[in-house]
Amino acid sequence: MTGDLSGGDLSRLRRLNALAVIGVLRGEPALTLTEVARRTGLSRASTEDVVRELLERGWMIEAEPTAGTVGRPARRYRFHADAGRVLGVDIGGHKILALVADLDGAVTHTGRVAVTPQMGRRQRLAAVDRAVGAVLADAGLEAAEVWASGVATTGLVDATGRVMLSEALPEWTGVNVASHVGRLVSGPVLVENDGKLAALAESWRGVARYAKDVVFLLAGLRTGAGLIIDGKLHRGFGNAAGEIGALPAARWVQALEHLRSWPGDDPPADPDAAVEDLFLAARDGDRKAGLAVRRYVKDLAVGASALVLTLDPELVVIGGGFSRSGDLILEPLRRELDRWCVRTPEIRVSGFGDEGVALGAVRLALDHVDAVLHGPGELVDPKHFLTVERPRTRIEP
Amino acid sequence: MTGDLSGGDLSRLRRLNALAVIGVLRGEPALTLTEVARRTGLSRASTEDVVRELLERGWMIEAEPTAGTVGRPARRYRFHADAGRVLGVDIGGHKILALVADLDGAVTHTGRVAVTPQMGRRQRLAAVDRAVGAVLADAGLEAAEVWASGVATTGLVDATGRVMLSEALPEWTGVNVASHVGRLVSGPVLVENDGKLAALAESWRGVARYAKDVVFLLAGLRTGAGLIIDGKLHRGFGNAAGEIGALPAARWVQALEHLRSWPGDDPPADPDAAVEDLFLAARDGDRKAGLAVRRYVKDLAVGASALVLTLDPELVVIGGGFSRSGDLILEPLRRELDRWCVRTPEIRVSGFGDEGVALGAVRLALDHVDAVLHGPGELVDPKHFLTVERPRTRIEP
DNA sequence: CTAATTACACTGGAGTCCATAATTATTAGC
DNA sequence: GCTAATAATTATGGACTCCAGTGTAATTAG
Repeated sequence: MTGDLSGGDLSRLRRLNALAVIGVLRGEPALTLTEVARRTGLSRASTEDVVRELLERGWMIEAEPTAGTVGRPARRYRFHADAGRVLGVDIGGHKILALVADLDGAVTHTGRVAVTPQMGRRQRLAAVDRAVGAVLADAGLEAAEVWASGVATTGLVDATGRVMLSEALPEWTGVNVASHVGRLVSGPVLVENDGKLAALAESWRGVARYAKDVVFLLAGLRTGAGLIIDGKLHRGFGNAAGEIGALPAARWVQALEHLRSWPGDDPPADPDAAVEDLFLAARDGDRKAGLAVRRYVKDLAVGASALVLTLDPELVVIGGGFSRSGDLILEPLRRELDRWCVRTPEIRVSGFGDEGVALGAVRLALDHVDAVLHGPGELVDPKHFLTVERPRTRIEP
Repeated sequence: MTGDLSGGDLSRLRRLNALAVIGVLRGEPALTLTEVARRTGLSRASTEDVVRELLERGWMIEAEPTAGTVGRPARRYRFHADAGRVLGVDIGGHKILALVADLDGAVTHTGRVAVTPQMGRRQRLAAVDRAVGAVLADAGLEAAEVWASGVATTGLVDATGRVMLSEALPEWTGVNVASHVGRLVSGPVLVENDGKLAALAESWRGVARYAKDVVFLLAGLRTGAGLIIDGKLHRGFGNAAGEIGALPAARWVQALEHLRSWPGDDPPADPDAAVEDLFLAARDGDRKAGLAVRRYVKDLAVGASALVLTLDPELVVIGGGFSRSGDLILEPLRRELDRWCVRTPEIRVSGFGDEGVALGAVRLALDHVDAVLHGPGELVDPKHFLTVERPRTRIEP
């Protein structure tokens, strides 16, 4: 029914309490023992015992005590976020963005390499190597010091980290992203669709922080979605959740057509710039551009309504390239959802710019760390993460 | 991140182990101490201690030892499923079905009262009273002995147990089902949409037992859906998940039109019987009937595809009144889903007949019992459930 | 009737948590 | 500077829970 059925030892209780202490300290600045005891509900004596063990294992460190308060100054402790690092990579059509973050998820270093949608897979993978290499060098990290890596890519991804199908980048289909990135760093490499990871980022530290059920719309030259259900990323049985765009009745393919007819009837050389122009013109009051945007939103809203009616989320987040013009999309989208939906959820625009996907990749890597930490067995030491063997992927040249 | 952050006492460990023992015994016939120890992972000594406590509290009872094996005969224990009873009620268009079940979910008594869709709310509520009264009398239960009740109804239900909107039964809109049933029994009354509860039943003990993500289609004179996500019933923020039928592009309204034109163009007196005839004729090879069924499935599949593409479930279950003709629907539905879906899930037909919804209502009541059992605080005694005050609903005549 | 088998019951030891009291370090006020 | 007040730390003892090991009880096989 609920939780795990297996019974427990006294050591299990200790481990539970140790994880409770870690959970309380994570993301916090530095807390006194008394404060930790209060927040965990443990007695001071037990808290002290647990904290001593966590200090010895290297999960916590002592911080400078703060002076100025009456009474004996308390020692302060904080989570040792620097005990390990994770990597998050966004492999996009226009850029490769690689982030290094500590165990609190604070991004410490950034590496960015520009690419184009036209590049072949060889070139794109080389750009990935450069971005990851640069950010690791910048952070002064050896490959073996990375505890886990999350990678975002367009298209459907299978369980082994291979791209099964990418419509946006045809040459990309079939690439085993996990094994490629796995040659650059140690630790497990977790690959996931970019829309899903952008959704994860919003629910982690974006505008969807407070919501348990979220529909994230990746609105750009490619339309996608990511779903947060009950606070967790929903992947689906075949990792294909949110692919409503495949249904013609959802009108997402038509939606983009309205934007492509700008400025004239000829296909423009650079579609991204053309759409950028279109949104700018619409904001300036150009009638034809405004009409195109409204038509786009009208079609986008059909698929979005299908997602919303299916899940009845608390919140819809607009992300992706067009989120820069989110103000133009927000109101018409709300009106259209009002037309179709039983209950129209709140709608917000992402504030992450083009870094949301990479942040989601960081979160994916941290999720793995947390899963090991909260997984079965004994409480692991930080050094455990340095000796984890690579997941079941094989390196293929 | 994961689980509850609050730390724990030694008593928490004991409680965890007690719940582990209960979890192992639940639904099992009768186990020896050694067997329980093996399954929980606890030592024999501790298991004995825990079992003694559970016996004293009344959560377990001793069963007859079985002879015939070599060695000292082991005492056998089983979960005391008779310690309490729950009620499950399905308020449908054509019947009121009330079930009494024990804590293992085994249905012990059944009460059924026929109604018609045309009945007013007064009559329908009176029928509910009769069905519930009959099944309680049959089971020899006082109203105060019911630990919890689950009630299924058509339409959208709000958090207080009121029907916000019922399209199938217009007169039903606005009825506070929870407070009405609450006058018949003690304990909390939990009201939920019938499609959602039918889905719950399938995932509990139906054809969807093994699947974590399930789309349940309530295919009948009304079309609805229930979603199981990550093994749990997904309700949505406003309890309106699965209402894809509201979207015209999903074509569920049109779908039913194809079935209504039978046998002629005149609207028949009894739509249910007419559709029954239609399916029978289709099975007998009537061309016009077969065409109508195919058209129905074709439209049904559009909305179903939206659900499937959104969630990427492992399984689709066909339930509702038409599931009796599931064999006629299964294959064409699979073909249509193949057309639209990225990955077509397995499709199965419900085997519950018209009792699935009521079973789901039983499960809803049991979920409440389990939630209290696994909830915060001390391990409760069975008698705790007899003194639970009614939830925040008020009785209104 | 005896040996083998299996379950039960008892004991002592270890680990964990908690409440309480004694000790220590700092600030505030005079 | 000295003392009181404040709040953290350290130390002590008790209670609870789990476990391993040992001896006892009840049954079957031969």
